[in-house]
Amino acid sequence: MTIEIGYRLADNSRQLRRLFDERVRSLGLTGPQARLLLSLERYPKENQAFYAERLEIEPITLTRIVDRLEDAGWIERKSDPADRRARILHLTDKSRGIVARLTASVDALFEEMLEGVDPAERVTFANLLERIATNIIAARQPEVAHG
Amino acid sequence: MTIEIGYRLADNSRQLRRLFDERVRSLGLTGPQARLLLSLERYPKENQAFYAERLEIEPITLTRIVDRLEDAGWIERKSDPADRRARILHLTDKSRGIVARLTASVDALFEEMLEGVDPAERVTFANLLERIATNIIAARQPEVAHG
DNA sequence: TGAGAATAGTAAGCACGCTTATTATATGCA
DNA sequence: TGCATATAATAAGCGTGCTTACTATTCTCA
Repeated sequence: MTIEIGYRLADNSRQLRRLFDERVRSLGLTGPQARLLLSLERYPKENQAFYAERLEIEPITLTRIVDRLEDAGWIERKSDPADRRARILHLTDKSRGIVARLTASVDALFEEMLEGVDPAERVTFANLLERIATNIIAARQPEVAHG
Repeated sequence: MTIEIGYRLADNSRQLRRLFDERVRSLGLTGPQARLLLSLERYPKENQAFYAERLEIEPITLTRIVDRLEDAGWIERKSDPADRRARILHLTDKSRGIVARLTASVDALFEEMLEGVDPAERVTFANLLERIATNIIAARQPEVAHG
């Protein structure tokens, strides 16, 4: 039983990610690109390190997503007057239109995912996911101080 | 609420995958390589198309995982006497020892993940995951016949 | 039987994730 | 103040995922 739950959980999220990727593809974006644009809408004008942290990817991974989005005119890097190492990310006129469509797409997707799951069940499910997340994070902690 | 569940689900599975990848790395394997070895243990001596289907990856993606595993001596390709297009995959002496360790690792990992979740809750959770999987698969179906 | 469709495997080329390493700048503490 | 440490961004290089396209072989059915 335990094993099946593990596989099923891993499987659900892979399928969910694929579904998201497929849908944003019609807008000319990859999944990670769309996730960055959504993050940029919600938390505007932060530096790259901030978004890497938000998206839980390494800074170098973010750098290259930003490269492509900037090349395609979706976002702009501007230097931070307060820190000459940093680059602040901005949405462009081109991207401002698409973010609403992305948001709607995500909402619809998650609603389809939970179709037929009533509110009480959703609460139960959210609760279980939360506890499992805590367990996973605990399991990932490397050996902590022991002397 | 719906949105948070969606993000949480996506997040849990990403973290779970990372945890698995980290653990098998100490055995000298990547996550996908370990998954293929486990699949090869459970369903031995099938052709590459079979394993691509099992792992839900494209045949070309499997080809390259197989390339590396074969180079490293973990598996062998042998031609199928019944179909000259096909290649049957075999574990080698080198890999036979590791599969038990992988299996134990996966078991432990899933058990840690579900720590503190009692049997009744596990049933509930498995059930919800199942229904959500069905919804996701339905949402991914491309336009079906309509004439 | 023989032509077209399907299947098995692979190549090329791209995006994204990682680890490891480098440069530039900022911070902190003796 | 100045030296060590930390932080921001990027580069190089690899593995895994994809799409598209190709060859070889097998299957199907007219």
